[in-house]
Amino acid sequence: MSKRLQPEEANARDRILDAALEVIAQRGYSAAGVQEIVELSGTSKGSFYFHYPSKEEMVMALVERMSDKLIAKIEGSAGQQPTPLHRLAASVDALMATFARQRNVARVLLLNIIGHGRATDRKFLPIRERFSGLIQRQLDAAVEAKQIRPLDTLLVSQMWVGALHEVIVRWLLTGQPSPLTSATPALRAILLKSVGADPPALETPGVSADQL
Amino acid sequence: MSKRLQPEEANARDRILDAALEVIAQRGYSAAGVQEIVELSGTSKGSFYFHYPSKEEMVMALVERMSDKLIAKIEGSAGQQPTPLHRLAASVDALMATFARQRNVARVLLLNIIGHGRATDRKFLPIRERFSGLIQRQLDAAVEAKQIRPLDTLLVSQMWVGALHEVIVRWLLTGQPSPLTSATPALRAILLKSVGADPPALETPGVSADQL
Amino acid sequence: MSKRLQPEEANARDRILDAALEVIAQRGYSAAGVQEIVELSGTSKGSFYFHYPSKEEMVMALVERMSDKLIAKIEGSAGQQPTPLHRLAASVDALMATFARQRNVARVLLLNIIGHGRATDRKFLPIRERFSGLIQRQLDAAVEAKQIRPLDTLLVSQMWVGALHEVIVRWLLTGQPSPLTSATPALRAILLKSVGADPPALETPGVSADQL
Amino acid sequence: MSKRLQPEEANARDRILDAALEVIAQRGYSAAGVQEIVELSGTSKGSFYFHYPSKEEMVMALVERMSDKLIAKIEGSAGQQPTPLHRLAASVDALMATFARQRNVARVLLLNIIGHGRATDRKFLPIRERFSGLIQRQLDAAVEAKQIRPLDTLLVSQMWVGALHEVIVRWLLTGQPSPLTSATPALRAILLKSVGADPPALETPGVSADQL
DNA sequence: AATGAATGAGCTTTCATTCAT
DNA sequence: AATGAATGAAAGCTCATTCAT
Repeated sequence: MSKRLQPEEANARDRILDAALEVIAQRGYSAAGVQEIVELSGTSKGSFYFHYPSKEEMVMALVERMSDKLIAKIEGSAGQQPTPLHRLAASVDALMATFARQRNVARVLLLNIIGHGRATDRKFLPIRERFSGLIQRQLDAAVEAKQIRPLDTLLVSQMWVGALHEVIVRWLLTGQPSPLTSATPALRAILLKSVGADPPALETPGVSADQL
Repeated sequence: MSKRLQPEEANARDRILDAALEVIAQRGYSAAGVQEIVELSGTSKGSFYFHYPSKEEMVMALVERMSDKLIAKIEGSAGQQPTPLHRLAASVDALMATFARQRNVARVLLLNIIGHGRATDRKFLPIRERFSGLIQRQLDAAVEAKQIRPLDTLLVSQMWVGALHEVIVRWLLTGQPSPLTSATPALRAILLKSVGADPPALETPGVSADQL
Repeated sequence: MSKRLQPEEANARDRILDAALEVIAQRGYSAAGVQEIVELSGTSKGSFYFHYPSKEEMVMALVERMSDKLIAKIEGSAGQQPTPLHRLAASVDALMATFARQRNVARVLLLNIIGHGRATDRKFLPIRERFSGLIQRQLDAAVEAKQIRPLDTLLVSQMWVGALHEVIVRWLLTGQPSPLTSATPALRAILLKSVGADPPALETPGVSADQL
Repeated sequence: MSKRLQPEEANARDRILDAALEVIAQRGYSAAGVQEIVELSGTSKGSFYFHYPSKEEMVMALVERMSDKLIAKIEGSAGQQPTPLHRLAASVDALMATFARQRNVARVLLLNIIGHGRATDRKFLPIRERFSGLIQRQLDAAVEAKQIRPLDTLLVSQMWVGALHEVIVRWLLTGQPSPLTSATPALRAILLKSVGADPPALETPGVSADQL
C-alpha cells in the first residue's frame, strides 16, 4: 500500500526533480546540464521540456518542492509545542535535524541557488523570506506572550536564519561539526540568549531541552 | 603622491580585477564573460591570459584582493579599541560600514562566489574562515579577559558571520534597511547579547557607543 | 442544406488544413510547428499523423486544396466569356479578385511554399504549372482564333504568372496598392498589350471591360 | 598580381559567405545549418559567430553582396547604351546572362530567401525594390524621352521583375529553356511590347538587337 | 606585454515523429 | 479515430582558452 515507488515507477516530472537535486548538489546551478539531469532521471530532453518550460522554471519548481516540505516539517514540529519560545526552539531543532538528514537539499537550498545574476537572485528572495517570516512570526508571538522583551523581530529573524545558514554551510564544506546536530543545543542556546530568553525558562514538565 | 590612478594609467592586472568586480557584481560568476571583462577593462583576451592562468584563478585573485582590504580595514578599526569586547563591536561596525559603502564588493563577496560546484566552493572556504577566524580570536580574547563567559567561540564566530552575511544580503536584494548602517546599532547589540555581554558594559570614557 | 459548418463540426482532416493555412501564413512553412497547428485545429498530434503521413504531405494536401478551389474559380469565371481573349482577361481578373479576398491563401501559395530545398521546390512545380498551363491553353486558343499573332505561349504564360505573382507579393508585403484590385485594369491592359491585343478589341456588346 | 585567391587563402568572412551560398542553394534558408556552412568553409562555429552576429545577419550580408554585384553588372551594362529603351533592353539581357552563369546566385536570390515568416520577408523587401526601382527609373526616363507613352511605371517595373523572376525560377527547377539565355530575345521583345515599344525602334546603327 | 581571430566542446531549446493507451 | 507523453537528433549560439603575430 506504500506510496513510495521505485524511481523507475515514479512519474517523469518527479524523476526529473529528483535527478536535478542530485546533479545541482554536485555541480552547482550553472554547471548542472540538462543532459546530465535527464540521463540520471532516465528520461529524455524532450520529456524535460515537455514538463518544464525551461531549466530555470524547473529549478524554481525543485526549490519550491523542497521549501514546502521543509516548512511543513518545521511547522509540524513547532505546532506541538506549548509556548512561542518552545516553538522557536523546536523550529531551530527541526531545521537542523532535517538538513542534517538531507545534505543535498541543504546544498541546493543554501549554497547553489544564489549568485547567478541579479534577476535570478531576486526570484529566490521570496523563498528566503518564507523561512525568516516563519521565525519572525514566532518571535512576534513570544513578544506578545511577554516571553521576551520587544525587539526588532524582522532583523532578528534574518540574523537567526543567517546564523543557521552559515553553520550548516560550514558543515557542508568541511564536515564539521560531526554530526551536524551535535551543535544544535549550543546553537539553540545562543540564539535564545540573543533575544534575552534564558534557556532554563524553556523547561516545562515533560519536555526536556534535549527533546526539542 | 596619490596612489589613486586614472583607470587608463593603472596596470593591466588591476584594471582587469576592477572590471571583473563590476561585471561579476552585475551578472554573477558564471555569466560574467571574459570578453565583457576585458572590454570594460580596456585590455584584451591575450592580456587577460597573460596575467591570469584562467578565469577561475583571476576570480580568486579578485576575492583575495577584496578580502585583504576588508580585513585590513576591520583590524585597523578594531586595533584602536581598548578591550576585546570593544574590538568585537568595532569589527562589526567596520564590516557593516565598509559593505554599505561598496555594494559591488558585498555583492561579489557575499553573493556571487558561492554555489558553483563543490570544488569551487571549497576553494573559497579559506576566505570565509579568515573572517570568522578574526571574530573568533577576538571572542577568545574577550573570554580570556573575562569580559564574557567561556563558550564555543568557533560556533559563535560562525553564527555572527552568518547573521551579518544574511542582513547584508537582504539589503543587497531589497534595499532594506536604508541605509544599511541604520541597522548597525541593533545588530551589534543583539550579537553582543548572544554572548552575554551587556552593551552598557562597553561604555568607556571617551568612547561612546555611537562612535563604534 | 449549407455546406459551411462550424469549425468544431467539420471533420478533423479539414480542420487541420484550415489551421495549417492560418499558421503557415503567419509563420512560414518551416516555422509552422505541428504542435501549433493541432492546437489551433482542436485536434491532437496523434490525429494529425493518423490523417497525414507527415507534415510535408499535409502541406501538399493543403496546397492542392487551395489550388483546386482557385483553378475552379478561374475556370468558372473564364467559362462564361465569349472569346479566348475575353477568357484570358477574365482569368486575370478572377485571380486578382480571389487573392485579394484571401490574403492567407495568397501568402501560403505565393510566398511560403517555395525555397525549402530542391526536393520540396520540385514537388510544388506541378502546381505552378497548373496555373501557367491554364493561361497557356487560353493563349493557344487565342492564337488559333487569330485574336493574337502566334508567339511562344509557354514563355508568355510563365511571364504572365510571374507578373501577377510579383504584384500580389508586393501587396502582401507592403499593403500597396490598396485595394489590390485597384491595379487590376492596368495590369490586365499591360498583359494584353504584351501579346499585341489592344484592350479595345475586347469590347463586345453586353460585356463591358469593367465586368471582366 | 591577381586578386582572386584560392578559397583557403581568402579571409574567413568571405569564405563563410561563399560556403553559405552553396549550402543555401542546395538546402534552402531554413535547412542550411551553420554546422554545414562552417564545415564547407573550412572555418568553425566560433569563427562564424565572431564574424556575424547571427545566421540571419549573415544571410543578409550574403544577399547584399550578391545584390550589389548584380546591380553593378546591370548598371554597367546599361550605362553603355544610348537611349533609355536601349538601357532597359540591356538591363534585361544582363540580368538573364548573369543568372544564367550563376545558378546558385539565382537560386538563393530568387528562390530561397523568401517565405520564412513575415518578419524575414519584410527584411528582404528592400532588396526586391532595388531591382524594380532600377527598372522603374529606366522606364521613367523612357517616358520622359518620349520613347514610350506615359504609364504606371511602378506597376510595370514590378511586372517585369516578376516575369523575369518566374522564367528564371522555371529554368532553375526544370532546366528549360536550355540554355536560359535562348529565351532572352523573345522575353525582351514581349516586355518591350508590353510598354508599347516596338523592338525595331531599338535598332541603332552599330548596335544590333543580338548584341543587347 | 599585448592583440584578437580562431577553436570546438558544450550549452539550452526545438520539433517532427512514434506509440501505448 | 484519437490522445499526448516521450523520443533524440539537430538546431542556433556561447565561451574559456589558444596562438601566430
